[in-house]
Amino acid sequence: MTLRQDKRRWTMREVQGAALDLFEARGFDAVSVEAIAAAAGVSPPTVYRHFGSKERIVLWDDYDPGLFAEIAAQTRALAPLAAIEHGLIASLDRVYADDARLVLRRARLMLSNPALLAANAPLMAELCAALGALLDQHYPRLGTERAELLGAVVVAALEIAIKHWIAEEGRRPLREHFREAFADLRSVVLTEGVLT
Amino acid sequence: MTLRQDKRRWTMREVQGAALDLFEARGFDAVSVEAIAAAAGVSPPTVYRHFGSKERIVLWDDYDPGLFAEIAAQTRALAPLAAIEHGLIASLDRVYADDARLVLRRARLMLSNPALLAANAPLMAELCAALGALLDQHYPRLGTERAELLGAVVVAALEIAIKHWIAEEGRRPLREHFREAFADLRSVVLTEGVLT
DNA sequence: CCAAATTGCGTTAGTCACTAACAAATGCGA
DNA sequence: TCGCATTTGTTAGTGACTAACGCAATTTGG
Repeated sequence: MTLRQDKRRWTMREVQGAALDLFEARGFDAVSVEAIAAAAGVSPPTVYRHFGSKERIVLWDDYDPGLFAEIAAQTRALAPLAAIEHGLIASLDRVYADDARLVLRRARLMLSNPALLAANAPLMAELCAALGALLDQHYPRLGTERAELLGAVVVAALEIAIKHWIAEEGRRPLREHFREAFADLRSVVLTEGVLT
Repeated sequence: MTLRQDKRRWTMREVQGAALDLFEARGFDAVSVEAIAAAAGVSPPTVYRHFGSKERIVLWDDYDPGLFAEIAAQTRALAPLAAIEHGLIASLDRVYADDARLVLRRARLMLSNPALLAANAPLMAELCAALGALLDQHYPRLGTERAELLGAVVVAALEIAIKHWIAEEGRRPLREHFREAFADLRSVVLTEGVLT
């Protein structure tokens, strides 16, 4: 809203863009924050003030608010698993329409580097907790612990979907991989008695 | 087996012990690797040669071989979810009998520090992959993708169990928390149609 | 039991991620 | 337009981590 916040967002996108270019060209470990700052026309401490760490330059985005709104909108009409599945897919579609290429680049980098994978863990843990809290709030009959577990399972499915999406270079949209992961999840638990 | 390997293990336990003492006293971030090395009577590069990073001094253990053997032993008689559940619980029991206190200290530290939580992610990803491969091998009818997903779900349940275990200071054994997480997982998927 | 090849350790020196402190500049409210 | 708050760049410093090298210990083959 204010000019300051707009500038901040603009600078962050600028730095992220410059960093992605450099990382893809030379590799994450071979690019110093100093080089990124120089390429983006800012000073190193400014990069840290915005992102906190080198890894978070890649991992940063602002999709979460839309995601939570989308899921909350589905909770009135659907059961927990279905609500979270449909809400997440709707959110994925919007992100896909806007920034598909950007998300692909970031995800590919993340899966190719252990340091980035590691730095992503606290963010995923946060997402798990937020999803769990949202479910607990909208489905009181579910119970806090089951809500927490459901959040974790959904995030695990999302991570696997992203992995498969990257593995085939994003040829099919991410939502399809996620839908498959969810179908697999249901069938695996439901057919448990049938096998062996 | 050889004297060298024995010495290596002994030194690693020594360094880990000294490090845990220091971390619990002053906090993970306030203890330098130099101080740990001095307390354990080795040089800093030796610490890195053994553990690779400061975080892995806390995260290192050698429980995985036992875990995989235990799960593989269950796959002939049980369905996938049940086999992995019982195998993991059996393995948990053995670890519990030997090193309950040590595991508790390490887990408490890990959950209290973002850097440790982050460094744990690649290890969990590796565990997911190994579990998935094991399931894929023993249950060909399951399919590679469902095996992979199952591994991820189990690890997510394990992480939640550890979290609850630490939250109540290890009063009830870890296996009980894990059993509850698994029961919740089944009930959440099975009762999906009933709620709202 | 002893040389020779292998392997691991300590010392040194260096790179780079990250932070604190301060001074200058820029957007904000009156 | 004028003080006020926030942001930025500069500087200096800490500490995680690695490469290189000489030395000591272990293993292997005789």
